Amino acid sequence: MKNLVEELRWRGLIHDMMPGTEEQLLKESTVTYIGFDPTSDSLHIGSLVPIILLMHLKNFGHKPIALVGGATGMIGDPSGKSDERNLLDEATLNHNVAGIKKVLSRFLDFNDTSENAPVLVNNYDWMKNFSFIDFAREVGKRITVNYMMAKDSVKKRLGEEGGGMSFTEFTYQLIQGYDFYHLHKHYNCKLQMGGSDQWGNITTGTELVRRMNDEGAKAYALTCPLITKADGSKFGKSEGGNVWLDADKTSPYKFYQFWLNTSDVDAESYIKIFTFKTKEEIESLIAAHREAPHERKLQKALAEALTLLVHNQEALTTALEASEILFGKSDISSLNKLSMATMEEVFEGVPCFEIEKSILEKGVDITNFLVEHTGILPSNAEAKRALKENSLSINKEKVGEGREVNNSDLLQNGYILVQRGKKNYFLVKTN
RNA sequence: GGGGAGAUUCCAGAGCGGCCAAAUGGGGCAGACUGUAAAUCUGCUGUUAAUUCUUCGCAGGUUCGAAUCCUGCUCUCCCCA
Repeated sequence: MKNLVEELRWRGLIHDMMPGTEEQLLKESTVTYIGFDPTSDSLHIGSLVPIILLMHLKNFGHKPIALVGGATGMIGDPSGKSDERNLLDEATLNHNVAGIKKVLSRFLDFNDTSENAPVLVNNYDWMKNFSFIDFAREVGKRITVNYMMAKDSVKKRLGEEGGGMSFTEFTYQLIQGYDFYHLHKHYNCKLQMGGSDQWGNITTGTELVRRMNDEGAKAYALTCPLITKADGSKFGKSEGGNVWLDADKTSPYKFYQFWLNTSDVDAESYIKIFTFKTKEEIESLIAAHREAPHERKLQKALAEALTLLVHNQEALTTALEASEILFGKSDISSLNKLSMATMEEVFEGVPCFEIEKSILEKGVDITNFLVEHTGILPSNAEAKRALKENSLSINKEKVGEGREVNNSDLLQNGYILVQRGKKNYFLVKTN
């Protein structure tokens, strides 16, 4: 077997692993699973690392299992959470599970028929008919409360002032641990991977596998570091929201922009983590970037690779075009050259507003235009503030208070392009 | 079952009868500088044309005047058993 661990190591994807994991992966094609929480009906870039891990596994000849936590999602993982979690209802959960399956299918071919074809499972399937009594007898008996309490996720919550933890959440690790046992039994799954916050849950699993099998079966754990940003802020959020792997939720343009805006420091580690480029390619990219950081070669390569991975060539082309128009040295005349079709394509995902033709014919004050007629800004106070800040542009031209908006602002294709600050674009068209 | 603490504007957290649309910090937004980076600096951050109106868990009350006092209600938390 090719050495997967070594590959993951230089990419910075290994946080911790159990002794013997590397040997196991070298010895034979190993069935490995990673779990996904159905807390939403799609996945955001926070789940990209596990997805990429599954892809690496497949590429290195191992068999990846993606587990969607229909059952565990009903309980709520306390890891990394300082508060008791709210329970999701069943309908929401089913909806979410379906959504996540759909997204995962884009990255892994679950219809593949090869020996190490990826598999998609839902732990609800084997947990739903498991009675509490049975669970308590078969699983609960194997693990002591002492063992469970020693986990960081539990200790943290018990030790905290004003915290507390419900029995439900306390049980979580056992349920997840049982998944591992189940997959071990039915798929010969020997390894679980996950984020470093999952270490405790995973080791409960390896422990269960060992204790629930007479002949002392062995199971392994490998975790990857949680993605961080150099400035300490949370990875994966862009202006106001998550960055989703779904074009409906985050347009390819925004997605591309998210990666393009990566800081220099982060870009060097992200390119290793998130792309499949070889070590040599990456090293030369990094060298080139250090040479001329302002060219942003790394960020561009990163954004390009990921837009291709998550979306497709077409989406990338549009994103590139849009970026060029919005951030290149465009002005009114270049905007005017755009056809309506290009405009619509480029601005897909940019908020779009409509305004009555007659209003523009008469002309309207900028404040009313922004607030009352289009809703670009939520209140007059906000609009006034923005105007005072000199942060608003119409068709790439800064505007101030008292400016009138009228027909002459319409571009040839019938749009008005409004900007708040450098990066926030809005389109207004007439109806 | 007993005892105690608390619910404040996006979050954390001051305020404890007028000077409170409410300190401070965080976050967010914008501006300058730049490379659509980082760091830094600056401004803004309920709403209104307005000394307008609506905000301090909910409902009442005291008062010229309440986030601040009283009564009831709801919810949260802690400790003891």
